[in-house]
Amino acid sequence: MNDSLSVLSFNIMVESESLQLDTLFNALGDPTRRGMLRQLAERERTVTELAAPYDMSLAAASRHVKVLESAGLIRREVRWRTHYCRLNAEPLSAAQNWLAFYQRFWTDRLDLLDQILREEDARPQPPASPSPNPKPGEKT
Amino acid sequence: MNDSLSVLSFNIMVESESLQLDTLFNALGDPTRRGMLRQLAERERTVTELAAPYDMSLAAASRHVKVLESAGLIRREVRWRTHYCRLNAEPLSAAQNWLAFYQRFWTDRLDLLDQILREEDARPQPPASPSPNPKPGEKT
DNA sequence: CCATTATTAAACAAAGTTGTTGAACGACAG
DNA sequence: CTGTCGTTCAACAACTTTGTTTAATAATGG
Repeated sequence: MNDSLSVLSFNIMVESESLQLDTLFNALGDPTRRGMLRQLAERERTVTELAAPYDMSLAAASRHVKVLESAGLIRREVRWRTHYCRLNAEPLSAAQNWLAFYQRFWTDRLDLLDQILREEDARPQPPASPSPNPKPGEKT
Repeated sequence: MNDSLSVLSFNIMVESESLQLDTLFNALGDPTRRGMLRQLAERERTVTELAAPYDMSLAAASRHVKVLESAGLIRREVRWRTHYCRLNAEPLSAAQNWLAFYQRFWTDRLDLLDQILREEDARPQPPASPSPNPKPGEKT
């Protein structure tokens, strides 16, 4: 009866997932921002530290940081003037998940993960494989 | 003696790798284009077929196809008027590689791939782990 | 010869991105 | 009081992206 409702909320879920991938991939599509993530992988950094390697104004770098923050990739702790940024890599798992679906298509790489997927395919319950028959226009 | 040369060519290599990630991630940062890749995962499609699910002009969709092609994700075979597009997922491995470096940071997901990586870490030869100490400003 | 076909090209508008500079903020040291 | 500090904000320019519409293309079928 409220099937239409559950379809609706499913679509909303799917849409927001898609939106998350949009912001995520767009955040990653810039070398400055990827460089900042690299720095943060090493340790916590202030905005000024993050900006230091780049030949641009602090204001510009600050906006890159904000883009990363909007994508959920940076957590910021403000201790008076100074903003301390930490990496939050968890949103990257969405990108990883998205990519996992396509992993089967570059089969010339028979390495680590690929082998695993093959093993899993041979078993009764493939654990988290995406739906096999995506209609065009749904789920990005 | 030609150290500066090799450093130069190394930087060129790194830069072009970075550029590839730029175009790749930007291509993925759009729901229409991700949807097209999904269609192509199922089978080869013409541009018209790829465009069909979307509420936009064919010209607009055609440009999305071109973006995917520029990122190397689509191979196009022109058999008279009709352009047949096939998925070429291989460039996605660059994204996968990039993400792999950060996988250790969302350790709360102890699923498939994560477990594998742990097992491999316990062995003598970790097969393809990224360099442990990236200096800021290098290698994006 | 003319229309149909699948697709790109060209010209345009609206919107978004990325950089710049200059100003503001508000505790703390002088 | 007055600077100084790390940072964001606002206003602006240059460029890119994404959509639109209209036209070009060139073999094939009538």
